Order: sequence, then structure tokens, then C-alpha cells
Amino acid sequence: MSLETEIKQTRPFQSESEKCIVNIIYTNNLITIFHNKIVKDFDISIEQYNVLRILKGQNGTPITINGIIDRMLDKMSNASRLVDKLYYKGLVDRRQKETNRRACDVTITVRGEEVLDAISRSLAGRVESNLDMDKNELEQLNALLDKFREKLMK
Amino acid sequence: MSLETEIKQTRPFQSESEKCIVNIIYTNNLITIFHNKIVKDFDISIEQYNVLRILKGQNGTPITINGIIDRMLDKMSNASRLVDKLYYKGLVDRRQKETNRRACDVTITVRGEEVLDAISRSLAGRVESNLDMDKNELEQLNALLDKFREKLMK
DNA sequence: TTGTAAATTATGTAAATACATGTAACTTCA
DNA sequence: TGAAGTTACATGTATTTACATAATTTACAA
Repeated sequence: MSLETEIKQTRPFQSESEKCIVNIIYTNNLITIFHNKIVKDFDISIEQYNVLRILKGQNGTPITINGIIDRMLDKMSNASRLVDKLYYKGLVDRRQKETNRRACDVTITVRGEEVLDAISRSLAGRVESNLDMDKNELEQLNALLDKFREKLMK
Repeated sequence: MSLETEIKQTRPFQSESEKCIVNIIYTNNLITIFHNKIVKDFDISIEQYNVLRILKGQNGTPITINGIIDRMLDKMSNASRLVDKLYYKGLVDRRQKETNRRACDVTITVRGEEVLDAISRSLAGRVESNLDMDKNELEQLNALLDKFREKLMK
């Protein structure tokens, strides 16, 4: 089904680039819907899940709130409060740095890793396994998205 | 700059499809940031802008709230209240249908069209004009996104 | 040292959102 | 006809978000 049909758009897109933008937004929304369904079962939000992923990626090295913001996909959220909520759920640790008492060190807890792994397994099973596209095609899609962003930021 | 570098991810992605998902989310966020900047000047939100676009696409034919929801990219939002806000800004008209008094007919006002056109011009100037990619590449990107969604929904 | 600016995070607040529920209008079918 | 179920939208409410501002610590220049 074409994008125009899916979003029930009557008029054609004015340009291929306009269509690209709408296409990315729409595809992202689909992904979000899938992700939402999955993380809801684990009682955290997508943003909280992303923070856990960042912490796991640190391999034990602590990271500050600013470091988290740097690595967040959606910089709009309030990292302080996201960490706050994860902290009260026992999924992350947070302590003042010694070298800089303004900053704080955040790490993922064992419990946090368990939850993250469970979510990742669930995601892999229910989303990524569906994506039986050629590796070539996926690489091409990634390359084109990279180029798209590069042009957009220029 | 590679996606891994941009989001400062240390570990490599586990699969090309995982990378695709993150890539789409990240690219969408960039688009959102651009769009946000632009519509803010016009004192409406992105969601409200999308509703105006849908109404404009109707070419004068009224549409119900359910019709709007059907066509919305992000079905999560509350269409009633979006229309409400646009109504109080004088950008849309809303009246009870005669054939079905539960339903309501929504149309864009002249003022609404003016605002929409101004935003579209601004977007075209500041976003789409940057996208000087080959038409071929854009078409390919669109096709790959279409396929991606198709697989995801399967 | 001391005053001023910058960095880092936390908090206050208004608005937006998600989700559940309410309400009125319509449909169906015995 | 009229009770039960459905549809279409509005509203209530708890949570989240965006944005501004505060609070604390650090850096640095005079």
C-alpha cells in the first residue's frame, strides 16, 4: 500500500522530499506504537528504556546527566526526572561525583540490566524478527537516512 | 558522520535492522526539531499544523473528527482538543452535521489557510530546500521506508 | 581574595498528552 | 416502541513535557 493511501492523502505530495519527510514521520510513529506496546508491559516509558540502553552501553562506566542528554535520541525530555523515576524503581544508581559536586554519576543496577534484557528480547522477537529484508536493503536505507540527515543539518 | 558517532554510541549495533530503527527514530527527531522551530513562530503546535494540512487537503469538503483521526500521522493525540484549540484561534470552523447530530463538520477558515500557507512556505524554504539529494535517491528512500513498514506490520 | 560568569542539575509551572469515562445520538431488532 | 448496544465526540484526571528559573558548585580574571 502506498504512503498516500495509508495516510488517506488525497492530493499528491508536492515533492519527493516532502514525501520523504512524511514517510519518516509516519514510519517512526509505527515504530513508536510497537515500542510502546512492549515497554508498557515492563512498566517503564520509551524514554526511560532509552536511558537504560545508554547506561548499559557504558559497560559500567558511570555517566552524568549531561552525558545522558548528549546520547539521548530525543533531547527534549527532562533527563533529571527520567533518572529520578528509574532511581525510584531501583533500575539505576545515582551519586554525587567527588571531583565535581555539581555533577552526578549514574549507573544501571543489576535489576535494571535484567529489565533491559527482557525488553530487548521482547523487541527482537516482536519487531526486528519481522524485518526480513535483505541486509543490503537495510544498509542502503541506513545510508540514505544518514545522507538525509546530513543534508538537513547542512 | 556515522549514526554511531552522532548518538555517541560506543558499542556497535547488534543488527542492521536495529540500526535502521534507531536511525529512523533519530532522523524523525531531527525533523521534529526543525518543524517545532518553524511552527512556534506561528503560535501553533505540530499536531495542530498537521490537522490544518488535513483540512486543506479536503479542498473545502468538511471532515469529521473521526475522519481527522484516520488521517492523522500520530493517532495518539486528542483530535477533539486539537480542533478545539484551532477553533478558538479562528483557524477552523466546526458545526454539527445535520444528518448525524453526534458528528461534526470541520473546515479550515481563510485565516487558517493563510497561516498554513505561511508555514508551508517557511518549511519549504528552511527544510526541503536543504534536501538537495537526487530525486532517485529520495525515491529509493521512500521505497525502502514503504517496504520497512510493510514488513513491520506483517 | 573576591566578584562574576559558567556549568550542572533540580524544581516550579503551564500546557499537552494518554487513557478512562461520560454523554448524547443513533441503530438494531425483538 | 423501546431496551440494549454502538457510535461520535467531549470531558476528567493523572502523568509527562517544555520552558523558565533557581540553587549550588566551579572557574577564572582582576
